[in-house]
Amino acid sequence: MEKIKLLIVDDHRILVAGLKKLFENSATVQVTDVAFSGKECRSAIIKELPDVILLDINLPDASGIDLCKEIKSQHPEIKIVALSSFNEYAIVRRMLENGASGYVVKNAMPEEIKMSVEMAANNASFLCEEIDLLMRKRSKNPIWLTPREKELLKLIVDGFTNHEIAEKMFLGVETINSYRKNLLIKLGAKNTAILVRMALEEKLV
Amino acid sequence: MEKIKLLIVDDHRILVAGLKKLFENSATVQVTDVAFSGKECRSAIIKELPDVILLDINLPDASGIDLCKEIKSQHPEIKIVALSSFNEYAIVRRMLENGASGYVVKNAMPEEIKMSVEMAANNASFLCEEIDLLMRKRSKNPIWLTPREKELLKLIVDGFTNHEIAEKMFLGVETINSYRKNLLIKLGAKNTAILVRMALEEKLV
DNA sequence: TAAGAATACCCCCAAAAAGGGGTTTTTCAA
DNA sequence: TTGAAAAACCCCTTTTTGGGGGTATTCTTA
Repeated sequence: MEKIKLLIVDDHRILVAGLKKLFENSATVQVTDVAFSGKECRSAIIKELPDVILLDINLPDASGIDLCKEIKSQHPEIKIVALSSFNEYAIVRRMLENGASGYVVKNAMPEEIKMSVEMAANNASFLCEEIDLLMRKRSKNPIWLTPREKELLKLIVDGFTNHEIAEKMFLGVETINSYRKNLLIKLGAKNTAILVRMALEEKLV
Repeated sequence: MEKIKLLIVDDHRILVAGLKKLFENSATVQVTDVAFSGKECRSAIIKELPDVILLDINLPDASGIDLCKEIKSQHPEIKIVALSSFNEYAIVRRMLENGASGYVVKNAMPEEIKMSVEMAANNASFLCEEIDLLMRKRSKNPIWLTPREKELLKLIVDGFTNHEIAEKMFLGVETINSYRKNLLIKLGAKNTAILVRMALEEKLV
């Protein structure tokens, strides 16, 4: 049986070196090429069609999420394992929606990374422990907002300021302030932009 | 032939009075009821099923956009004409998506309002001139962002602050600031929340 | 070659949001 | 009936954003 042809795509040279080392003596996987950017990744695919790609999500010249979609649409037979330092639900979900076979955080155990590549090559999907946990937790505990919080979120998404919202809801501005800060914590959002994105993407409104 | 049964829903009493007056001597339309809130609107529908509803988008207790969807799902046979002071593309689009038959701005010509009700009753759709123009313009000139602006918008949607974006793009914070303000003007967005919503809804990123 | 975009930069300042602490009242279910 | 959760409110501070002005290159295209 032939070895799995693996293409590594990541702009962190050190990490790439570590990954190459990891597969150096592998009986099943062979690193055929590495790429440090989206552009290089595309060339590498043309040069030699890999079975699996370990794809970083944060490339200097492209979003891994988009790149994944692009690759899968052109070469559905290539399996993609996302490699990322983020453990954000929305990002994982979008990667999987775009056809990724696996998702591994960069500080995962080496065994997990090996495993993910082999599972992907065998048409299985794999999430590293941390991500697996995250996804399970989320699917068991879908975000639950109180009616008042939903109301507020909707108005935020509609672009109203705290002041305007306070008027609309017949509440004090300070109250809106508290609710808003609470929403950020509850949804794990850093700011309004993420809040709006989550509200729309997860149809909370 | 029976007259078209019209329900007027708007919290501005004066405007409602004006609308009632407008249809007073109409041979084809009869105002069967008026409502000043979403709640009253629901009751009015139950009391007497109208053929057409002239529905204000900004009600004190409900969003006209949601109310429209709600009414259409419960009574698909009722035609809804949106009445609004906004001439925002996104709002119009969402109203139409939610089943509205027409969209008239409040300062439209009386003839246009009459027309919209009659057209709606006859299963046709109607947009007042101003809105019609807006929609045509938009469909001919889809929003065009420069590569740099797209890049920035993407990072805003990803929740980065100006400071973080400046670092990522190797630019000064003031530059990002200018770009950002430009984006708001270009897209006609009031703030980050609307910006993010437009970016996602219109797939600008 | 001159006008027009696009790109990148700068200032001041006000408004809004975010981060951190709280308190009180109401509501609802165990 | 007593807690816990939800709802409403308050203060202080810093950071971020938005609103208003600009300027200087480069690049493109009429």
